[in-house]
Amino acid sequence: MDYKFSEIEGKWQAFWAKNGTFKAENSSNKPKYYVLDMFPYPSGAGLHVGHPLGYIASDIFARYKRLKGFNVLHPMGYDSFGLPAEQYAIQTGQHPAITTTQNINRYREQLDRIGFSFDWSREIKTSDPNYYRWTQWIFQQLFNSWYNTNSQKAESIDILISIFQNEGNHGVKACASESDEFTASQWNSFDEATQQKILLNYRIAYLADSWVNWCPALGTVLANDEVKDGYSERGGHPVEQKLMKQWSLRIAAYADRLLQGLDLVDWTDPIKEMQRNWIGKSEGAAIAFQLLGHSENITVFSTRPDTIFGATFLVLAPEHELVNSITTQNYIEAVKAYQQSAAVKSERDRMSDVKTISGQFTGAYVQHPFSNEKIPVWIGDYVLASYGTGAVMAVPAHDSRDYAFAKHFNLPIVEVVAGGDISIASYDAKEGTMINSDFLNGLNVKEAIRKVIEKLEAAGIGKGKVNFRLRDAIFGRQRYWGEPIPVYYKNEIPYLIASEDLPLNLPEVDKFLPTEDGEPPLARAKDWKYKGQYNYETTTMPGWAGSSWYYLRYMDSQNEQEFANADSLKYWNQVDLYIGGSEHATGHLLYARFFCKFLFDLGYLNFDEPFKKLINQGMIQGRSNFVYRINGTNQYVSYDLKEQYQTTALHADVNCVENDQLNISKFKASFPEYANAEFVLSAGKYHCGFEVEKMSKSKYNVVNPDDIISRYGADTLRMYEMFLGPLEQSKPWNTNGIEGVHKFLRKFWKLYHDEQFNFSINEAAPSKEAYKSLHKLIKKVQEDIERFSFNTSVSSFMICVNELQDLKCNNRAILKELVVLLSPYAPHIAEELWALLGYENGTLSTTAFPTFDPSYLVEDEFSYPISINGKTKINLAISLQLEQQAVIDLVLSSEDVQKYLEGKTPKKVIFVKGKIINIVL
RNA sequence: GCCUGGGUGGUGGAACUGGUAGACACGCAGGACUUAAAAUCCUGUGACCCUUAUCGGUCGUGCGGGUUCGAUUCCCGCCCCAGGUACCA
Repeated sequence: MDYKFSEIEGKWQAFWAKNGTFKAENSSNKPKYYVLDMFPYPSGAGLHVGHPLGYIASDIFARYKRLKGFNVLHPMGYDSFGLPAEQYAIQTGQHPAITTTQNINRYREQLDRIGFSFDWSREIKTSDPNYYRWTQWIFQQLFNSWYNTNSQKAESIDILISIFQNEGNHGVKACASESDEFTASQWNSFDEATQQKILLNYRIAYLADSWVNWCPALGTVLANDEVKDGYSERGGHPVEQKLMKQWSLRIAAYADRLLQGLDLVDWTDPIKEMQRNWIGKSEGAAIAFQLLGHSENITVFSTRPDTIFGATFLVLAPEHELVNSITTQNYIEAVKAYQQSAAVKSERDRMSDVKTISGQFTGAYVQHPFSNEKIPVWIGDYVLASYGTGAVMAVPAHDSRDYAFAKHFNLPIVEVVAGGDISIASYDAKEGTMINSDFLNGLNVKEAIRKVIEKLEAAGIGKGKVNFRLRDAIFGRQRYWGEPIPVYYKNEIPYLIASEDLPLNLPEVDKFLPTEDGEPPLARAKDWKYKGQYNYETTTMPGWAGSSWYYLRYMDSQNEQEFANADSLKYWNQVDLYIGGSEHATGHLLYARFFCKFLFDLGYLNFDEPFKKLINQGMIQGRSNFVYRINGTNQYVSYDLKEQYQTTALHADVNCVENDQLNISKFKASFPEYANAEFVLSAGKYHCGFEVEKMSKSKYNVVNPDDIISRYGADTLRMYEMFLGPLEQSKPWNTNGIEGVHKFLRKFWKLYHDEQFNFSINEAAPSKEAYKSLHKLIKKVQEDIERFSFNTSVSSFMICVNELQDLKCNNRAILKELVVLLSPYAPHIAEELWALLGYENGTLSTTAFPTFDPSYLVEDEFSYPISINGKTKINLAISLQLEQQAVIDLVLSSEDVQKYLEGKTPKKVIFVKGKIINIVL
């Protein structure tokens, strides 16, 4: 029979499903191994060719580990809450649960066609109430906990309450919001509401004011993703920054542990580095500057307290809480105007734009704590409210941003660390001798930092402080399609619903839009009240809530009593190998580590790092196309003419575009809001712009794997995706070269067949060459899999098959092992040949991986490249038995080499055995 | 802007620890088989120069420097691209 991949693949996929071949047991004599993929968000566009890249790699690894004798847990599920489904619901009125189910079914079909060895009995969906009741349960634990900085862990809020009852909060060391001090008797005399308000300052899940992208026209908060250049992507309305009370999680309490934990996990350095930088630990001092004419002072955080005598002005974030109260009469209007201009900028814009320097004097002054000089207070949008204290002491001589600000506004620059030339630029290095600095003069930077902190602490106006860039995580979203937060309000105080009332199901609503007064969609739910009388919280959890602990649920996914049974948690323990995109480096991976540490603190887990080893697959990038909307209109201008207008670039679906030319009727049909679009064409055509960026539904550049499977089969797709290049490298999708991989599988098939495609295998002993070829491959494939270099394995398979073909080898002893070697990569063809070879169906998955025998590879000669001055000239085959001097003598006396020597005597001869000989003239 | 990664033939990539740059494929060109096509197989294929051809030479891993007998690999300074930048997932 010819290689009929579609028959073979369907047959074995059905076999695996029917026989539960890959079902993992929660106990076994074999050692355990947990291989996890980052589960997908089931988008409406279906699985795209980028998703399987990591899944194929992890599947190869999982299958390899089974062959190596492990009990492998390899599950899959869906991260099924999220914005796209909600946006689709807003556009069509279709309930997101319906579209999500459709999408999941489609994903499942697509995944099944690729032949993964998932244990589907453990499948989870984060939007399933049976799953999210436990996400809600975890939220309740967060609400019921506080972070004790003495014990460095989360503890029950009941412990805190009893401390308050007995001692007040004087001795409590906690990661908490600001709280006034109170005694035990005061606490006991507080009414319920006061007590609850105080506790909210300590809870790990707490309410706080946070800045959000507010779009007045849409009456809703927008994701950064939905804001383009200060306008909403939907509709093009202006967006501003607004404070809003929202649920937050005190992840910052874990900053130090999240940092330290990185030393204990086997992740790549770049990912660890990104997390370290994200957490951003910095040591310095908090310094209070007394406001002149006010009772308050302004606290700044500085990593360079040594430069305090160079502080010539303070800069506050425009939204700093003191700005309005300290601004003097003359400056009120200017400050207001500046605040408004800052409010329309996103934080990212403010950070990236270093060229435009802007700011405004407030009219207020503070007193320098040591020199007593009058220092002006400015506001400037390069200072962010969310970092440190939202205020900096500006030391223009030794900080480049302060320097630029001072130059621009003509503020004094005082050099306090010798070593630079401040007439040209600031001198930011932490090296040099202090000058112009009173009691710090003559000290070096390090000594000065120590000394100034000592003085500040003695004077009670400052203290040494460790600051983290990591901020608490906002946990509320003004959205419908997310986990309801299991909280109700009584007298405006939040309370948890009883845990026996979980799950708190998402209520039905008439529309998936905010209410007319800008309340989140859940506020539309009719008669939705706890115990029939209390209002529920109407925000929902963010997309990352469910994904922060899903790896635990797989261990015991059907459990209705607990999020997972303790024995299962103990047995499967950490994820041994986690594969996913590096775009999750600081989001998902940090949140999941946070949840893990929290559950560990509460005693539910006996490990506090979720993912032992992490491999980041690169992205299969998409090639996106763009249309250019003229701002404030529904008109779109061709790429080549866009400079003549003020435009916003919007993604056009690549399925509406061919050769970068827009198919206008397809485009109009792609979205209701494009139905009446008008176009400014160039020579009758609409040219789209393009960019290589990640493949995602939101970028409308998705390519599906289905047609590739129909044409070439899943085994070809699997091998081709691996063949594309190193797993961790990003690359744009293209199908050049898929033919070669497919041809390889056909050749592989032919090794087991005669010219007429009859299965034909030879029982005789193989040749030495055939053994050599096989064992070269065994060594290579094993090494490659262990270091996740799957692309090089594919090449090695090709080389081996080419060699065996040349040798006309069809010996069972070789070909049996070859099937096993290939099976993790191309499991369907391998199963079929395994069956043809006469072995029992399904046993391939758990047979033993071939053992490498080095004796087949021993060489007695090596063809040495001979270099003259580092440039390779010729090759000489020389016995590997010979030692350095004998080889050199042989080489120098060789006629071919003599030609290059031109009678000269070499200055030096470099000899590296088995590698190279270099003659230096 | 900041953090992280990447840049090698026409294309995807290989070179694992500083040791023959371009393995393995795709594409292209030529050939075999075929009435023809598909499929399959064979040969060639980094650029430039010399040569009738061989033989041979020079250059070449984003750009500019450096270390080294030897650099795609290490160091310094740039350029470009991608991911993240706290409400996309």
